[in-house]
Amino acid sequence: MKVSELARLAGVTAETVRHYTREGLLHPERHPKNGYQLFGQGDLDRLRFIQRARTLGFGVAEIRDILDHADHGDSPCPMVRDLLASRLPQIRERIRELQSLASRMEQALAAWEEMPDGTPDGHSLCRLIESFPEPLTAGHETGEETR
Amino acid sequence: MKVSELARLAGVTAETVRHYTREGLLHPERHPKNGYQLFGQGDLDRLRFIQRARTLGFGVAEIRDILDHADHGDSPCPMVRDLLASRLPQIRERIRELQSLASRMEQALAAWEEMPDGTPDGHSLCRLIESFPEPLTAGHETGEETR
DNA sequence: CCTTGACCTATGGGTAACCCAAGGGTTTTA
DNA sequence: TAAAACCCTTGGGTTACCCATAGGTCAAGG
Repeated sequence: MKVSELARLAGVTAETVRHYTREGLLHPERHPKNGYQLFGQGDLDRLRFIQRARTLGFGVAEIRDILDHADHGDSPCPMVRDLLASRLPQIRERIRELQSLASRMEQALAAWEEMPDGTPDGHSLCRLIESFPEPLTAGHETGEETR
Repeated sequence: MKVSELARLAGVTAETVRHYTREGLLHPERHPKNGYQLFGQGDLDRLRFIQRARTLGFGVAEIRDILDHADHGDSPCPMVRDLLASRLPQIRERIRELQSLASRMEQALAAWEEMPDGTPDGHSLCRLIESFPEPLTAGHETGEETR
């Protein structure tokens, strides 16, 4: 089958399939005449495996390693378990950060009620934000990323 | 003051200060002789404002808009409130996703105990991942269950 | 005066996982 | 046979920075 058909069967876009191919997760044959990528049933299984791994939080490069191991006849399971185990605490940390963010946002919205909008006067930009505790400008920062 | 001093006072890197300047959040003067960026006390306040806004989940482009409004004498507070209110549900959704991810990871690690590693045999890549429910392909159904 | 080291500048490339547009070839279908 | 539909590759965009490079500037000491 061709790119679009594989994509449709797996519920992703053709671009995603091409992306995985470029990244070495899929190894389609090439039609010798027109250069089209040709996938088989095994590739559909493989793509579904990739999808499951993605929902488990694995990155594309990690999945490539997992698949490479499997392709060489090695069980990737120990690797999978280690990756899972090392990532879980990070996920939990991220959840805590987001919960803290959400509660700060709620606080801000609640504080809104009892605060005038306050046109900026050169000293105040937005009291709503300025009234917030400083982000703790300690010595170092942690990796940031929001959304 | 110069870039590094401002950065140190706010607890960020000099690169971050330059980044905000490039993005139009800070407007330093330039030393006419050597082209160095020169910041004042107001810029430190501004940078701290930016930091607080970032911890509230605002993006750099949004903060630029907020600051631009304030610079024009308009109170950015209504904008801030709207942004906050519209983003909060997204954060909550993200938290739910991550919690779901974490529990899938825990399930996977727990299931590990009662599962052999299973060297791949051409049908199985890693039972640990394969035994997971499909990601619920959003959209239309695709003929599946190809076992 | 001159060198050293710390600091400054601008430019360009990298990150993660794709999405999208452009330009051009191929296959399918009416 | 011609249009519609699909394929290819290349390159640029997304977020909020970080880092490397090459070269200009400044303060201090010998």
